[in-house]
Amino acid sequence: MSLSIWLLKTEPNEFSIDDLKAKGAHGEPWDGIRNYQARNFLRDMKEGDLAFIYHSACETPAIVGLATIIRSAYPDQNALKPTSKYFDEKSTPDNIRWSMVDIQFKQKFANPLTLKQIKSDPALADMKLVKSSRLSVSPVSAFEYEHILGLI
DNA sequence: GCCAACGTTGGC
DNA sequence: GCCAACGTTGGC
Repeated sequence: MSLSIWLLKTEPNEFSIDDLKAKGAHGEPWDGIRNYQARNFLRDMKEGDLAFIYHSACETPAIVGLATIIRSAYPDQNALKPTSKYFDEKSTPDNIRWSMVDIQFKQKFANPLTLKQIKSDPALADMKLVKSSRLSVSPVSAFEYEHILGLI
């Protein structure tokens, strides 16, 4: 099975590509996903898969770099912690509804690919990011991956 | 299981 | 800060 490519959205005010880079080889849990479609994509991720990191809700929304999935989906324990902002009252220790993966910094692009550029490129018109900008985890096709790498 | 109300996201 | 899009909730 070949590796898959994904896109992970984050608000740089909360957690940016630079924050991920600072975590180094230890990587970072990609937690707090509380949307079923996004969760299901998380569960499809395999160790070694790659993910574009996208900065949203900021001055220049853009794909800013690449990360590697270093651990496939496991239960998001934050769902059980009442003090966590990711607490989910409907999750129990036997049935945690939400998942997370671990990712590791791979690359920061010298020239981020802005949402404006993405939207103006016919080759990227089918991207989930363009069609439904709210989905925080989405798949990227091999064609889109190669095309984006050719642009940055 | 329908659907209105409500909350959240995120570009602008 | 506005507002469109859309997911979730809950009454019936």
